[in-house]
Amino acid sequence: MEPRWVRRWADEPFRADPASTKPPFTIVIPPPNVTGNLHLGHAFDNAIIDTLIRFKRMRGFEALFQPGTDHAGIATQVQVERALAAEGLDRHALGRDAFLERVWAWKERYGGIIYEQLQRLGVSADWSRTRFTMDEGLSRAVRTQFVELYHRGLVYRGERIVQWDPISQTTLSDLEVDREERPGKLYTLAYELEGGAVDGVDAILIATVRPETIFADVAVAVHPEDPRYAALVGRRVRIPLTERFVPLISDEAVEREFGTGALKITPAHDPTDFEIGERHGLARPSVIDREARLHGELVPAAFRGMDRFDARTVVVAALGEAGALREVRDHTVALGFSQRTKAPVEPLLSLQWFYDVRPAAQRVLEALDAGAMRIVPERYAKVNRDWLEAIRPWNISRQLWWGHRIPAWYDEDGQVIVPEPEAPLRDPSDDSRYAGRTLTQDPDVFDTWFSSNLWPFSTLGWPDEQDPFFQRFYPTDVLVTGYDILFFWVARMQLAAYELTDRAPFHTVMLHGLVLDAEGQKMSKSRGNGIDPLEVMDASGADALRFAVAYASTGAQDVRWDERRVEMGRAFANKLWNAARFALPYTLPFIQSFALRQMAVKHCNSITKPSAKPLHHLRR
RNA sequence: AGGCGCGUAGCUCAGUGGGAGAGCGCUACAUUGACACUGUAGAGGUCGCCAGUUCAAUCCUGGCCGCGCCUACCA
Repeated sequence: MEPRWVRRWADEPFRADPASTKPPFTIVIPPPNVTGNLHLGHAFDNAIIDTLIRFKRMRGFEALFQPGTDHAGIATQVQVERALAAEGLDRHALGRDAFLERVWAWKERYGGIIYEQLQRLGVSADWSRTRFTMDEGLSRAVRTQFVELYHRGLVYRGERIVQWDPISQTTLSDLEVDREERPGKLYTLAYELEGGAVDGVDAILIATVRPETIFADVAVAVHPEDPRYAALVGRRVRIPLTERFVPLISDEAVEREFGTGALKITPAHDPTDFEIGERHGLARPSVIDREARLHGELVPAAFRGMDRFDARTVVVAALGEAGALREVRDHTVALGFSQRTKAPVEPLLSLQWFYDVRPAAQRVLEALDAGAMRIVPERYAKVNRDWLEAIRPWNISRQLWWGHRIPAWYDEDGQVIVPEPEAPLRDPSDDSRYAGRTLTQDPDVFDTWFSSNLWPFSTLGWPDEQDPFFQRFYPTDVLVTGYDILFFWVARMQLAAYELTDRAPFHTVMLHGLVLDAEGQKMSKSRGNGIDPLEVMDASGADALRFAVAYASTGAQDVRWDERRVEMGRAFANKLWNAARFALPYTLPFIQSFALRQMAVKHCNSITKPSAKPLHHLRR
């Protein structure tokens, strides 16, 4: 029964017509990862979206359910690299072009599967309009975004502390780093004062959780109003295990109550230290390399080349022998882990591309104040707002190969050249103005979310604002997704939409909860506790699954998976089926007579009206 | 450190300032024709705990206990 309709809706999709005189109603799919499989989260998104879309379509709207997939830069690349590793290869052995061929082949092989799986769900998307974030058109959108923002001065290249994943060998955005509290140690170290004791004090005691970074210290900082150290500010202290002296400075950022009230300043390996260093014009030497090993002239030869965690043990022992280790205490530290590889991230100083989203955030906040977007459930409006208020520049460059190559070139002198806003697609290497200069394109690619943030309008033709679909179906209406990607995706679409289209990308954001397993644990591949929606559908039918997720989605509450809800849906569908089968012989006259049919429809409408009204209001 | 959510029948969950609900499970009865069985009836709950507001609290306020999640540059 279902396969017949699945095939029909795939072969003859519900096409949306931009020339229609009906009012438009648009929802864009949260694009699944191109190499992914259908999981229950998708079933959630799509069942809810399709319900809204079909409802609106039946109410006389020109309804567009815009489907598509995401290239999912780091996720996909990590997957392909794992497959390569199984063959005893790595991407560097293959080279960039060959590696990308492999990824595209992977994409071709697995990329279509997700569409078939979504079609199995029976959703009425316009399958004639599928889009992929690496399509030519969408790549053009990404490139236009970058060029535009660069010339507005919002996107820039600079040396900052970034989150480095030593396994995937790339930087990450703050959002791609998961914080976890881990037991650690707080070490108290003695930094001897240069030139002997002052008032009987011969050393400054500092507290640190990362003693292996002392070789990159450039200062010791205390709070300006801390009486304990007031007399010593300006003096120099010796970094233990070295003959290097650094100044004692004062800075408001230092917490007097924490530890000893004195902080070692390592600008190249800590964001706070970086800022303090910047305020005081300090150098920022680095002693940890991209493999997360100690390196460089500043590191005593004995420790050079050691892994950061091994080095800690050894350095602590050496500090003890040198008499510089005064105290070791248990201390919980909030460590950052790469979301993808689970590796502890290393804060490193690095030259990267950043996008200053603060001006756009201001505009979104004003729009939220003005009621331009409704967040359902409402409590997430505050979460949305808080994040925008505290937003910081976004690191958008990734040292990956799979993704949109950054359209920036450098000449021999390191001069940055970005295409002109009038011709964002023209490579400077093809531009006669730069003839005679050797230009090299930036090897990096953009963060995946620097393309999916354009999704509500890039899928509709932007940057071609004359595209009939953009004209007709943008802004979209409702955005349906899980609350877990409110920041990653929803907020970034808000930012991009205001920055590039001067409008809210949708008027309503509807968030649903996450699907947990029967024990209340989050479903994940690593736990192996996932439920395969395809198996559910094979056993009980797509309607049963859709009923189950629709029935369970109340107020963005997490949903503990319960097979009984599917059984409920199956029983319900069965009853409808039986009732229809039973009623058919008796109702044939109604079906065949227009007047009687009208009467029946009228009755049905009066029954469904109360429940239809709130749904209807989704159109403002 | 801040913020948010949850705690209601054996299980999974809705819900509301005034009568405590659904599905499944359980019990009893009925049922060969629309049946992936279904229908009818029933048992089952100090609505986490304490205090307050109110004529009235499962719901509002405060506190406590338990569970979960999200943010965060106190080394």
